[in-house]
Amino acid sequence: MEKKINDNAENLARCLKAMAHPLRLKIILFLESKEKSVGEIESSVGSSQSNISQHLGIMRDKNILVSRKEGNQIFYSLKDDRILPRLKEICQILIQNR
Amino acid sequence: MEKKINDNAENLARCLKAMAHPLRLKIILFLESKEKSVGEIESSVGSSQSNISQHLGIMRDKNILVSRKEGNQIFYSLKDDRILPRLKEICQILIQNR
DNA sequence: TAATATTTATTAAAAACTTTATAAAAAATA
DNA sequence: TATTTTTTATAAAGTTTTTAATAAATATTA
Repeated sequence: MEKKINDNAENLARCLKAMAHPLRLKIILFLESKEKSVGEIESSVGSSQSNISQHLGIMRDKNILVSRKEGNQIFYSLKDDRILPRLKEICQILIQNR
Repeated sequence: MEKKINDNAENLARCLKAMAHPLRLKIILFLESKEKSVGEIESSVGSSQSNISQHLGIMRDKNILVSRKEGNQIFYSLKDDRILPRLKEICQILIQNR
């Protein structure tokens, strides 16, 4: 009971942390409309390939993104469309409250 | 245009980061129902007074919490009731997707 | 096999976190 | 009223965690 609140907090913190990073959010926003290859993400976001690959890995691990391999390249997309709108809502609420 | 996406990402990251911490989420969950004094938060969450005070300060700065002084003590509460439900939704979506 | 894409490992720098010590304000009490 | 206690905040120091950058390794595919 008490445990459950703690577990929830831990879990939620892990998930949020996976998104609470400027570069990772840029990627999420870039993927809003449709899936993109790592190369496309790289040019859009402007960081090294290796760095981006690491951030993609973090978000894949946390079930925020999924990847799909097609021939030579890998396409990433948002695993669930419902998350980004909620993030945006939260952001807007916080901005309103400023 | 390009700038705007970056700004959004930066902003959103700052907001999320202010909540993406186990202790801070525990505090948010503890405040769900009603305002609490720092002392109450301290016993509920289980960390040092100073540490909690600092986390409270972070969330106050980011407009997630508001404080109210009454005599000797300070009461904290959620600044906006709409945020926690959305956090919970995000959490549930991520858990479903596991 | 050559070219491209991705992952892994390493390391230095930056940021976040915790702890300890101190201060300030209000309340209680001698 | 002066002193002590309670409550909260702040500052500084030390620790831990993240991050970025680079290089090296591993795959994939044309």
